Amino acid sequence: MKNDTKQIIRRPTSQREMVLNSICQGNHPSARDIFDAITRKTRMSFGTVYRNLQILEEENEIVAVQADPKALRYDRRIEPHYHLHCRKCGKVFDAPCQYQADIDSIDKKVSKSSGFIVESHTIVFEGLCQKCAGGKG
Amino acid sequence: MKNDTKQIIRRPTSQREMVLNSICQGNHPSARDIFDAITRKTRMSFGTVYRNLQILEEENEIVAVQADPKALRYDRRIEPHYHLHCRKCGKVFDAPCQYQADIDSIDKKVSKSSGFIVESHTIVFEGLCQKCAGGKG
DNA sequence: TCATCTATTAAAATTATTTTCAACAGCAAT
DNA sequence: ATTGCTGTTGAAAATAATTTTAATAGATGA
Repeated sequence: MKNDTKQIIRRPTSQREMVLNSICQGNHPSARDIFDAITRKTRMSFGTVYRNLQILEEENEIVAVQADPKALRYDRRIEPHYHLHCRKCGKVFDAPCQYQADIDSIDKKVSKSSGFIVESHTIVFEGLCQKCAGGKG
Repeated sequence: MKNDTKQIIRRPTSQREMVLNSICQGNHPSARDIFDAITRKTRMSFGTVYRNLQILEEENEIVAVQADPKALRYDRRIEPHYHLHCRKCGKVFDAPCQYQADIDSIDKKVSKSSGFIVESHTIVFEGLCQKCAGGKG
């Protein structure tokens, strides 16, 4: 078959930059969080937010994090790391990663014993963040 | 404050049983999968499917699995175990669990170094299932 | 049977996300 | 500055998952 891969040349836009900045500033924001933060300052449509999130993900500038059942969250840290999700306030945090090595080897073990080709994995720790644990939990 | 916890006495219903059966038979089905499977045989409304999924979860008969960004999946296996998500066909599989012990200890480590109270964790391995890897990936 | 609950249904309402499309903006070559 | 090309935006519509609501059906017990 023919190579109909039409190379799209992407233009940098101020909107995309705003989305990226918003992710840097926020704490694992959802698309709506990003939209809200930006439209507090200026005008932008939802479609633009989502479209630029996809583009930034494709370009490996950000990653989508599935740690909140309500909505995808976005993270500027693209190197592998894990997340903490507070069941009370719903916030998402980065997990410390000293133990990364403990887990990395597992991909291979799983591949071997399952026949599934493991390319990556995600871990979400559920519980209570420091603030929420402060009360009576 | 007053204890206004009104104990609701739940009645077993044929609809709930059908939902549970459907989960047993399916492969980590979504609410829609369950709805489709059931309504192929008989009549049931979406609300009933979702409501009974919540109830079954409360009663620890099933767990919701967040392994597919599109929709929650449901699993009859309630003991801790991990999942494989195929990025091509989207199916979700149980991971073999011989290495469970490797990981369990991590909850404590994370708690200690993050101040977050870890109650549980989920792991999703991303990649290609055996069938999808068969082709050219 | 009557009164009281709980469950179901169908439909509407919400919420998240994606897609559509006409108008517009950036840029290279006139 | 103007033209033509092409990617981007904004607004709105379209999808999709999930929740809620009002009316009704079923079960249970006095």
